[in-house]
Amino acid sequence: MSADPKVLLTDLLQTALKSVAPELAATPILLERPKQASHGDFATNLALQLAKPLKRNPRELAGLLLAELPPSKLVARAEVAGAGFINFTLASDAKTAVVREVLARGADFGRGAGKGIKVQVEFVSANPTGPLHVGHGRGAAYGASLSDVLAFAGYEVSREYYVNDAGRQMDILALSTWLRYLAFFGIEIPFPPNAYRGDYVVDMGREMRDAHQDRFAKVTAMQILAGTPGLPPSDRKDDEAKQQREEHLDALIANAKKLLGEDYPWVHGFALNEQLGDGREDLQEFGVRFDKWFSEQSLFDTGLVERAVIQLEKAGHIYLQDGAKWFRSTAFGDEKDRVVQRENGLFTYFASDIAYHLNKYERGFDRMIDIWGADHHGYIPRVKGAIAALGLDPARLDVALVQFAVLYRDGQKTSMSTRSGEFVTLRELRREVGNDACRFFYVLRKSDQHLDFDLDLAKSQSNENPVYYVQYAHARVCSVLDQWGGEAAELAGADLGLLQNERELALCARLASFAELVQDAAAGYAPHQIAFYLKDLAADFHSWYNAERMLVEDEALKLARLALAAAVRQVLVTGLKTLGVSAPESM
RNA sequence: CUGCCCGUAGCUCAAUUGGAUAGAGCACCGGCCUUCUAAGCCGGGGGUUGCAGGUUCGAUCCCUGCCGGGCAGGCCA
Repeated sequence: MSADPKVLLTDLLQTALKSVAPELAATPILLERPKQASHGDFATNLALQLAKPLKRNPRELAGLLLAELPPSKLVARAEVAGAGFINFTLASDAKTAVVREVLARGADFGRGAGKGIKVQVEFVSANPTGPLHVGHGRGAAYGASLSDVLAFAGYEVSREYYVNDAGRQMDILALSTWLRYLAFFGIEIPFPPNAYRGDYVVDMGREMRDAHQDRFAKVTAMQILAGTPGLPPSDRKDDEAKQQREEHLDALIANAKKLLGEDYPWVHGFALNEQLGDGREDLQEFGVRFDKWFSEQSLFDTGLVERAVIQLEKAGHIYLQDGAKWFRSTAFGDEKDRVVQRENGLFTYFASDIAYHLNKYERGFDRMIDIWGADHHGYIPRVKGAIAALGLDPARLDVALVQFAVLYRDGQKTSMSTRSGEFVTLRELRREVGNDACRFFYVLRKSDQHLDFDLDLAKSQSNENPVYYVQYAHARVCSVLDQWGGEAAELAGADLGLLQNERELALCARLASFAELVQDAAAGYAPHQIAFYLKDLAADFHSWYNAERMLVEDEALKLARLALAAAVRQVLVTGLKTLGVSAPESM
C-alpha cells in the first residue's frame, strides 16, 4: 500500500476524470496543501481546469467528479468548495502514519529518490587576493545550502570553486606582497594606491622574510621604479590620473618580474597559496566544502582557452577589429560584441570563462548552476551566447544571482568598503555572531533579494532570534526524551491512533509535507524555504508543547506523543543539516 | 540615456510558481511559570500588494505605461 496520500488521491481523481471527461483524461492533476486548515488536507482545482474546454460550470463539474470518485478508507471527507475546488480531509490514521515513517526512515525521511541527474554548482569563486568578506559569505552559505538541498532531493551534486589564479589581479597581489617584504629591509617606494593595501599583505611580507631572509631583497628602490611614469598627486581623481596610476602599477609589475626572474613565480605562488589556503580554512570553519577547486591557469596550460576561441572562429562567430578578436555576442542577444583576445595577444577574462564553461559541458553535467554576485548580471547574455555559439545548449546553465548583504549594527549600516581596508570580513562576522546564526541568517531571504543582516538580532540569545527558536525546539524534544529514558524501539510500535487533538494532527501534516517541500526548494533553488519550514515546524511544536504534556501517566498515550516528538526532532535535525546549522541537545 | 532586478502591515520578510478570507516575526496592547527548558505559549489591533490599465472563472504573480529604489553598461575581474 502506498503510504503517500497524495499518490492515492491522484489515482482516485484519475479514475473519476476518465469517467466524467474521457476526452480530457490527460489533464494534469494538481493537488495542493491548502493554507487554511478549514479547506482540508489536500485540494485540487481539477474542475476549474476542465470548466473552460467543456464550457460547463466548475462547481457542477466538481460535483460530477465527486460522484465518480472511488471510496477510500483513507479519505474521511471530500467536498466541493469555493469556485469549484474539491477539498479532501484525510482520515486521522492516514495523517498520523507519517510518524511511523519518519521513525523508520530516520535521516533518510524526506530524501528524494536518486534522479540520476548530475548537477554542478559553482560558487564563491572569489579572487584569492584577500580575505573573504561578508558578500562572499552569503554566496558561500547560499551555494552550500542549495547544494545540500539538491543532493538531499536526489540530484548528484558537485560543488566547485573557480580559482582566478591567472591574470593581472594576482600579479598585483604578488607585487604588493613583495613590496611589503622589501620594506622590512628598508627598501621602500611609495606604496601604490591601487595595489592591495590590507594588513594581511604586510603579514605575508613578514612571513616571507622569516622564511627566506633577504633572498628576494637584492634590489634597490631605484631599480624597482626604473622606467615607471610616476604617480600623480593623490587628490587627482580624473581619468587621466587614474590611467597613469594603472600604467605605473603595470610598470612596477614588469620590473618585479624582471628583477626577480625565476623567483617571481615563487613569490606569485606564495601569495596565491597563502590567500587560497586562508579562504579554504575560512570556508571550512563555516561548514562550506567543495568537491573541486578548479584552476583558471589550468585552462591556459592545457590550451583550452585557445581551443575555445578557435572553435568559435571556425563557427564564424569571431571577427578582427582594431587588432583584437571580437566575439559576435550581439548575434545571441547581448548588447554589444565582446573582445576575447586583446590587441597585445592576451586573452581576456571572458575568454577563459568561455573555456571554463566549455570544460563544464565536456565533463557531462546535465545541469550547471553558477552563483554570481548580482553586480555581474550583465555578464549572463555573453556567457550564454558563447555557449550557444559553441553549439551547446545554454538552457543547461542557470545563473543564480545573489544580492549584497548589508550589515546593520544599532540600526545603522556598517561600512564594507573594500578599498579602505576596514571592510568586514566573513571571519569577523562569524566570530561575532557565530556560525549557526550566520548560516541561518544568510539563507533567510530569497537569494535575489537584498539582505539586511541585523548583527544585534543574530547575536541576541532571545526569542527574537529565529535560529535559537528552531534549535530550542530541538533541545526541548531532547530534554523530554532524555527524561523519559526509554528505548527508541519502543516508540516505533506506539499506537498513533491516540494522537487526536488538533495540534498533534497539524504537526503530523507539517511533517508529511517535508518531502514535497524539499523538492520545491531544490527545483526553485530556494533553500530559504527550508528555513521557513523549520520555523513553522518549530512553531507547531512549541504550541503543542505548551498545550499538552508528553510524559503523562497513560503509558500508551505517552508513547504516542513521544513518538511524535521524536519524529519532529528527526525532521528538525535533517532540515538544519541541509542549512549547515547545528542541532544542540541542550541550550 | 539604455538594459536587468526589486516595490506586500509602522519595520524585516513569506505566499505551495495563476488559486479560496494575502501570512509570519519584530514593534504595540492584554494574559500564562509550585507541573516535561518562559531562548516558550495564548489572545488583540494593524493591508486599495507603488499607481493606472489589460489578459480570464480567478492576478501579489503574466502583458503595457508611468512613479520610486538598487545594480550594470571596459581590449577590468
